[in-house]
Amino acid sequence: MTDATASRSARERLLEAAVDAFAEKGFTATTTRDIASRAGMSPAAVYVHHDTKESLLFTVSVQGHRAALDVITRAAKDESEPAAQLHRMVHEFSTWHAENSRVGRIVQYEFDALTPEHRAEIAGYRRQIERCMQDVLAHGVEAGVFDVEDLAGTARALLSLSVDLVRWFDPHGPRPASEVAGLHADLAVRMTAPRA
Amino acid sequence: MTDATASRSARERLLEAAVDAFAEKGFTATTTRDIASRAGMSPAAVYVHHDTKESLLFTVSVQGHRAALDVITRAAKDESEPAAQLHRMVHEFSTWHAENSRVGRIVQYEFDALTPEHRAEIAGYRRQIERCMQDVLAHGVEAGVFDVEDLAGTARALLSLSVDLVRWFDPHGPRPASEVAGLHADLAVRMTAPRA
DNA sequence: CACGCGTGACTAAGCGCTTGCTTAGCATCC
DNA sequence: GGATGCTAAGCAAGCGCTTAGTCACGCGTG
Repeated sequence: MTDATASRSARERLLEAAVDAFAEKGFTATTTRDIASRAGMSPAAVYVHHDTKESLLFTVSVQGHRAALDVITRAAKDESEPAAQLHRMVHEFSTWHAENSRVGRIVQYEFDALTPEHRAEIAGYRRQIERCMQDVLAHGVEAGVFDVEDLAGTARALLSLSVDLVRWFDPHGPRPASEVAGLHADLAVRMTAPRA
Repeated sequence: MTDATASRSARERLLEAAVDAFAEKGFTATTTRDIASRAGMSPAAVYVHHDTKESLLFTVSVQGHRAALDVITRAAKDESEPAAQLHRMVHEFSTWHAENSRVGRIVQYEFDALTPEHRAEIAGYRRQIERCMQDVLAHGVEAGVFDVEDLAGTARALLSLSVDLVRWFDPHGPRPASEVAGLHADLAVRMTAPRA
């Protein structure tokens, strides 16, 4: 069991160590020696499995964005009525950001540390997430069940609410993720519901 | 005019250079040599006016939080009717964060780079901002013009919307700060208005 | 079965450079 | 003649990453 193939792969262990370190001290303040020692390896071992420190960040960023995109896309598919759809999307998206606030903080705050090529790729994921939210709002307006003047702006605000959780949400705090997610989902519905 | 007392004081010039550098590359990725050269001085000159690199960050952070607290406090005082009060507070608070997104990003994202003592002091400013928002919501509920179940949670969400502007708002983008601020203020009112 | 050999995971040591900050000294002004 | 504001030079420490080499293992061959 102490053997390398039976336990978690070294590459994966290094990724988890990188997430720990990046979340705790930020990308630039994290040393490759720190990552290595968290993974129980020598500094040089990092470079056996990953090209550079930045590529470690990029891998974390891709995985994080794919997971978030997956969560919001599935939520949209699982409902048909616009208000229920929106409620579920915001609920799930907020839950993900609350429960993965460490990864979330890395991908949001260390975006500028990526190379231009990697930044462009990540920007693509972000556009997909935004489009997903805009589409649901548009359908709701078409169906006459949403009252939204500024589609793009409101979509951004709704996502903003969820994403900003990575800044302040504390998994060990008194408020469970489900409670915050529920509040956000309710607020989202109120923000888009027809007015008197 | 090239003389030091006639132009902006060296201490102030260093602070502005620090804001530029921190906003552009983050606190840890910024070197004291970078700050010095942006201010047109030698590396050692930084330490004539500021004790450490961290104290430069702390000064920026205090000034930023004081300005934001001032903006939201004044907005609350300038109106008496709760809905108008809330609208104005969110409008001004969003405007400030959009127009000062560089400073805002520094104070929000580099919070952990402060010493524990400085962190505690900054946390005090944040509590004051939060209390200001909570008080207005509470008064509105008391007066029967707001329908808000989760006071603390809703206050946090409202502030979240504004603060998250520092993450994505681009002063050179197509959307003016006033437009986003107006949208946020409208959404805030809808989030708290009595339901059918 | 024994043996040699290639392969992949890993380490000890270290290279060249940069970091935050200090020191010693100099010009200017009151 | 003592502050004040600044610079040139540099120190100790730490940085990302490389190099050279060790070790355990799988496998084809005699």
